[in-house]
Amino acid sequence: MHVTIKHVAKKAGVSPSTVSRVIADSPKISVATKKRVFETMKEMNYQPNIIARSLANRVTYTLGLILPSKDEEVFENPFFMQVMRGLSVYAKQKGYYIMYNYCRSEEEEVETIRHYMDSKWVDGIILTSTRIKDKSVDLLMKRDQPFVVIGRPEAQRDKVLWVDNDNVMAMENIVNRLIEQGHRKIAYIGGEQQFTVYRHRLRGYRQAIEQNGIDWDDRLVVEAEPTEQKAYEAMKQMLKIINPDAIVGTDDTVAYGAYKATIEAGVLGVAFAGFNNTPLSIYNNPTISTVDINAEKLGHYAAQVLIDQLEKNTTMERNIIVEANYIERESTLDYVRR
Amino acid sequence: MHVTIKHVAKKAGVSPSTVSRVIADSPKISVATKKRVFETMKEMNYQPNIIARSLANRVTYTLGLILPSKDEEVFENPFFMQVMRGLSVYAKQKGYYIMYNYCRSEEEEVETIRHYMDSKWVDGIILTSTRIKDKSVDLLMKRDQPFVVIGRPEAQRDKVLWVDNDNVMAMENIVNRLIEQGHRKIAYIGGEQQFTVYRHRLRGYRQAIEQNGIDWDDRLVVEAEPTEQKAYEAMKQMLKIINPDAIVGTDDTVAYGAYKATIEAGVLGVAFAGFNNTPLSIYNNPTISTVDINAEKLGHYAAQVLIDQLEKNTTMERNIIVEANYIERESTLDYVRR
DNA sequence: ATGAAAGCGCTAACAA
DNA sequence: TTGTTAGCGCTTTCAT
Repeated sequence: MHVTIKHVAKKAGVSPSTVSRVIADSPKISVATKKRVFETMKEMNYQPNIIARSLANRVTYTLGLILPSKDEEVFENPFFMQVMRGLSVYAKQKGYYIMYNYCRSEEEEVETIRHYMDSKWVDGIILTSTRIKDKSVDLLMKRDQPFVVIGRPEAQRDKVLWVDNDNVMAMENIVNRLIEQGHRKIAYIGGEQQFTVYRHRLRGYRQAIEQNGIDWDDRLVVEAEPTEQKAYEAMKQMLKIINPDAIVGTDDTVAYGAYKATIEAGVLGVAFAGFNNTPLSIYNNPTISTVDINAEKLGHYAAQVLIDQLEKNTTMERNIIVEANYIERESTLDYVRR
Repeated sequence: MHVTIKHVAKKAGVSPSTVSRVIADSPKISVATKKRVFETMKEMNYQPNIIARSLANRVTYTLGLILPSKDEEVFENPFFMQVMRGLSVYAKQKGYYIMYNYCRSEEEEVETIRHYMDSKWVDGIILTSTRIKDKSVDLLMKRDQPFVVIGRPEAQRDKVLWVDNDNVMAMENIVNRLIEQGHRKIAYIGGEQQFTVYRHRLRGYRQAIEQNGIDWDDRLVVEAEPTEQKAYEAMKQMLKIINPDAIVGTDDTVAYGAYKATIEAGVLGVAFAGFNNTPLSIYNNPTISTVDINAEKLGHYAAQVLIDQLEKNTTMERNIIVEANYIERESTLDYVRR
């Protein structure tokens, strides 16, 4: 039979509530009994039943992680894996568990969240991507559910917990650097602006262009689904009307896809840079300049911010900006243009 | 206040137990009351509290997923992500949840498993890799905990639930094909044999070599940590004593690492093939021939086999072999050797 | 076919 | 400092 708090109590010659207090390390228990109870717990190899504790506490020590289910994004990009590890390591250290769910659409996302909340399964929820007008965020806000966003919600930003890079600045830095290197016709290939992350990166691009007094050229800007294939096609179109001398993409695969189109078109020496420091960027020939967004840290801090809130640790910050590092490799250095 | 079974009962004019029976779809409830209760449930937007149900049932509808925490493996290789999605999709459909945990070592793995069992958090456990002498497997067996292995335990194979590829045959096929293509000095670069998967792949290599009447040559076989770097170093060593005309690696990065060493050494025209159909294999130049092990299916079936056992659905099989497909690309076709 | 009541294992308010 | 007792929300005998 499974050993419960009652068995321990009986054997230690105390009441169940005393045992419970010992577990909670209540300060009102004498050191003597504490010691005795602990010993019997060891002897009997007692482990608290988390489910029972959760029911009594109305707390589960479990966080729900919402993952998007786009093949390319999730599989080719280590981003999510890194985030998951960051979350896991911190959560474990704090005694929390993480459940994950893939959601194919915004509807499924909302449904999953609703289910988590109604069934009282999780104490808090982690969102790994966010749109400008995000139904999940709205729902969570309305129901007053603790949650954290990896990325940055556009609306009610001050009321929401979030952890993000400074994507505006990250992109601005790349473009500034490219300009410094002599480029003037820099193509931007990015995801759709409904996603905050892409909106920010485009903003960074725009700011760099403007700050450097370069004329804005719509023909150099493409917003599409951020996959290699789409980027490739987009660049093919672009080349019919204008030849860029550099490319920035919101992911390594995107940058590379676009670059491939320039090669095929015989437009040589185009510099290109991406985001996410994917394996592609290391293994590709030329190696790809890219921004490491420190996904594992994003996960780590997301867990931290959320757990702090759950435990009413109000001293902690509600938002964290994780640094992003631009890694220059061959694709923007001389190698590629000789 | 949160709506419970009691509220529904009162509003529907029945007892809590009746509501409970309606939820469980008990056959001894009249159709009329069933309908009425269902309606009130909708009206009140009632959702069962999973924790309470779990406590009463002594069942959590949750599976624990154990992940290794080696950087290279977990991040550069979409294997785990794909497995996770396969698991998630099937589990969700069956009403199960999945918790995941990264474990840095076999000890941490054992500790995590023990914790899951003792605290009664999960109904079943999923292992994503397995050694020849696996402490986790031993523990789970001893405690009679339901679990499934992705991969194949060496010991007590008939008593354990597992889902795996036929790694012997997969490797045998590659090597046979390379031999058919005229290669005779085929280097094998693989992980250590303490992991079942690598033991099997080496066996497949050996069988193909022997079947084709090729003399066994120890100098062509390397077992090391399966990373690009180690493979690169290993090949550098090998080239001092023998030049292979083809390379098989137990992962794309491994095959590529070894190949890189041949290029640097000026040994040209070496064919190479890997495993896992990673992004690297598609983006690399040349593209890499590789085995797609259908990781998402592995996950899917693992969940299925485990849940079947949990629900005592004894009609289902206890082990499943998922097909592995060899994808020939440039690295073993003429392109690379011209 | 339905209800009353006990219990899953733990916590916490109230007493002592 | 410790014990008693009444829940947490749901399931499940045992009656009726």
